[in-house]
Amino acid sequence: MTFEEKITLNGFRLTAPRKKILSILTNQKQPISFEEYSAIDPLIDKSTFYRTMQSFEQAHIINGIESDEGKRYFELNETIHPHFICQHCHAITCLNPLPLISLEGYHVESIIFKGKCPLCSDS
Amino acid sequence: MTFEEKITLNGFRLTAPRKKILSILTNQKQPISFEEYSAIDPLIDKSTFYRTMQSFEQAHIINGIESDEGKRYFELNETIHPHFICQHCHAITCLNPLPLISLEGYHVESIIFKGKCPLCSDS
DNA sequence: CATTCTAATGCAACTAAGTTGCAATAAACC
DNA sequence: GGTTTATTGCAACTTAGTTGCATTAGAATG
Repeated sequence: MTFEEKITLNGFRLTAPRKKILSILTNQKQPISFEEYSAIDPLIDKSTFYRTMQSFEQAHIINGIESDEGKRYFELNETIHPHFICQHCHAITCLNPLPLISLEGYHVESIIFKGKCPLCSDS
Repeated sequence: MTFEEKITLNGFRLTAPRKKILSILTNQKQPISFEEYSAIDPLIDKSTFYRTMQSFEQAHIINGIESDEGKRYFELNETIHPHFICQHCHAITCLNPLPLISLEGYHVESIIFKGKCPLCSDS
C-alpha cells in the first residue's frame, strides 16, 4: 500500500500541501523538524504542517521523535528502526540495521537511544 | 559518593532549594515534571527548578526524559534503566529490571521505548 | 566570628514550539 | 457542474522553558 493510499483509506483528502509534504519527507534520510522542513518549503504554513503531521500519524504514515532540545522530528515509517540522539552535538541518527526490540506485554513502536555519538565520544 | 557530594565536588553550592529538590526527587518512583514537582513544593520558583535541573544534569545526578507531550521529566540516576512512554495514556514507566543495551561506537546513557503499554494494548 | 567573593535565588519579562478559531478554499462524490 | 465538508491559511493564543538583573546567601579566608 502506498502512502497516498494510506491517506485516502484513512478518510483524509489528498491535498496539494499534503502531496508536497509527502514528497519532501520521501527525500529525507533523517527525521526532520518544522524548522528544517520550512527551509525546504518556505511557503508552508506552520499550522498546516503540524496538522498534517497529526493526520499522517493517525494514518500511520509517519513517526514523531522528541529531541532533547524540545523539538519534534518527523520521519516516514517505511522501515521502522531505532534512533540515536547525541546529547552533545544533538544529531539524530537512524540506526537502520537494528530491529526494534520487543518487550513482554508492551507494543513497542519506536526506540530512542540517547548519549554520545561516536564523533562526540572521542573528543 | 552521595548526591550531595556530587553537587559540591562539581563546584555547585549546596543550597536550601537544592536540598529540598534532592529530597523530593529521592521519594519519587517515576520521573517527574516541573508541573508535578510544583504540586509537591508549591513555593518553588520555576527558573530555580529548571536551573537546578541543568546543574544536576551537569553533575550527573539526574537524567532528563522528553515526553511525547513536549514536557521534560527528571529522575535521579541512581540506577540507570530504560523507560517506556505509552503514546496512548502517556504514562512513563521505569523498566527497572532491564539493563541498558550497548551500541558499538556509541556511549548509551538512556533508552526510551515508545508504543502502547499493557493496559492500553488490551483496550 | 566577621568579611569578602561570587554562585544562586526569585521575580518579571521574554522566547519559541506548537495549538486553536474561523472564514475562505478546494477535494471528493454525486 | 453543483454540493458537501474536510482542509487551508492567517492571526491570535498557549505554555514549557529561558534570560536579565538586583538581591540573597553559601563557602572560603583571615
